Amino acid sequence: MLELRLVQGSLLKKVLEAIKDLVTDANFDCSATGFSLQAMDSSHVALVALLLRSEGFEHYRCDRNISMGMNLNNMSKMLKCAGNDDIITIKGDDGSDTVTFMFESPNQDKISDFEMKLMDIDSEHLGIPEAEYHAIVKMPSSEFGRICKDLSSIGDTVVISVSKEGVKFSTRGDIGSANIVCRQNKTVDKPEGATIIEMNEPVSLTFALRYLNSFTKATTLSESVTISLSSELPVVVEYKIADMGYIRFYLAPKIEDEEEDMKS
Amino acid sequence: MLELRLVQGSLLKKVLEAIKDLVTDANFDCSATGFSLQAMDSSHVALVALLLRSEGFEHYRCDRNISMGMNLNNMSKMLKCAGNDDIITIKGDDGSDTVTFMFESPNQDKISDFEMKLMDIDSEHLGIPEAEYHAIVKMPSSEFGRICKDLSSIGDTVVISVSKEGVKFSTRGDIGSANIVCRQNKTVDKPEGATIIEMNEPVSLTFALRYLNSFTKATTLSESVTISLSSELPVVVEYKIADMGYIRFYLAPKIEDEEEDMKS
DNA sequence: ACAACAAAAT
DNA sequence: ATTTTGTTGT
Repeated sequence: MLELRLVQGSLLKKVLEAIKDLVTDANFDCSATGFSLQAMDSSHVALVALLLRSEGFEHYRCDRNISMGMNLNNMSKMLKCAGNDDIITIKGDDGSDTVTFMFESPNQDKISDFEMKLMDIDSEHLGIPEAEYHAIVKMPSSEFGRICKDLSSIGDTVVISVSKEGVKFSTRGDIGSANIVCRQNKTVDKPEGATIIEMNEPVSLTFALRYLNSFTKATTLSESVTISLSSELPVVVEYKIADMGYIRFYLAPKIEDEEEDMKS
Repeated sequence: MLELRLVQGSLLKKVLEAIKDLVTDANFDCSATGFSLQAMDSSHVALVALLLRSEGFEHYRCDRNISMGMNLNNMSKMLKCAGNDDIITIKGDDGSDTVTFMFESPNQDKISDFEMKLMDIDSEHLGIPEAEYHAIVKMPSSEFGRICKDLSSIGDTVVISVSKEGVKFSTRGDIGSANIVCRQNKTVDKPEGATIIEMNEPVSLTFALRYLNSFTKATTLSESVTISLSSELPVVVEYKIADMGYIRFYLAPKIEDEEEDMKS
């Protein structure tokens, strides 16, 4: 028996908008801790980890750990039928091969329930090691989104370099090249608008912009994004979900060999 | 000689937007009563009935009853050339095979006239019998539109059931099933936002969502919609046009045979 | 002002 | 069927 009542239903709608383009099918894992998901993207290059802690739900009942395989496109279709101000309740019965999404309009005049078939999904639940990062950049999520979008009109990959100067995003393509430098800036009025760089060691890594642009679909979930970088390690792009948890995206850096360096 | 001057020209523009996807050609009938139209959709499944009463026009001259066959797509193209605040005058001469639409901008700075060829259309003018309905639901037109749109992302048909509880819209498709229940609700501030259910007898009928979604193109014409249901009778979906008349859409229910019932 | 959605044109 | 344009909501 599973019953998770989320007052701010728009959060779940946004979460699905953020990941459904990256991952087609995934297992949602439900435990006393919360409602979580971990999945590779279809080309097995990027990894998404979602956590919605039980404390963030108005009502959270999960009698036993359960893993529910869902087609995220279909789930997203159903959640699109919820109003942005609706309360969403996720319901599951033990042994059932369906999940029910219930939507309640704010004034309780309209109650909808959508039943979706579950699917069996082989999930290789990867343990993600906690790592020390050479540099952690926190910046407005909208700014990061804009940079990824802008650079992808010039090139396919971005070099993210963190130094004392700030964080630099560089790309190069047929029509030219571009560098965007963001300096640390704590002096903004609201803390969410700040750009904060914690650097233990300079780091410079190359990533495919295609994936970063997918990650920025989560921009609506949080005003700020945290980018954690270490050489040889996947970058972590994290969007905090207010009072509930996070979405984290992991992406391995491209290893540029000498030849490619020389071409560029 | 025909001369109909409509101050709120946007009404006519909206009317055409509402019906031109359903009906390609139709006869507009003009009499002392008003300007009206009755036509089947191209697949002869749905019926549209429009009435704009003569009293709603600023000036209404119609010397003798006349029926003018128009291609609604072409008529719509011409009306798109009228500004939303323009005054529209429809002019016809006896024996002429054209109709003229005249548009006057609010400040009289711009006067346009568009002449359109008429066409001969066989019209089987059906008598629509007045019927007693088992249930009449009045609800915000936007909400009805949203429900039809949402459900059509799940299934092709909707079962509309009225009971004391309220009105329920249900569908079923490959990815799952859905039920949306709207309760009666007279306690909203503005009367147009209310959901009012008059029920003599419970009723449950199945309709093709495709047509209902066409009907909801009329949502812009009225804040509320009235849905009249009786078993075995076509549903009537009516949008009142302020001070002038209405658009009514008729759609026969699907008769679910045993076989289909068993499949679902 | 931007992005998502729906309508129209090719 | 696909691309472009206009409209709506955030």
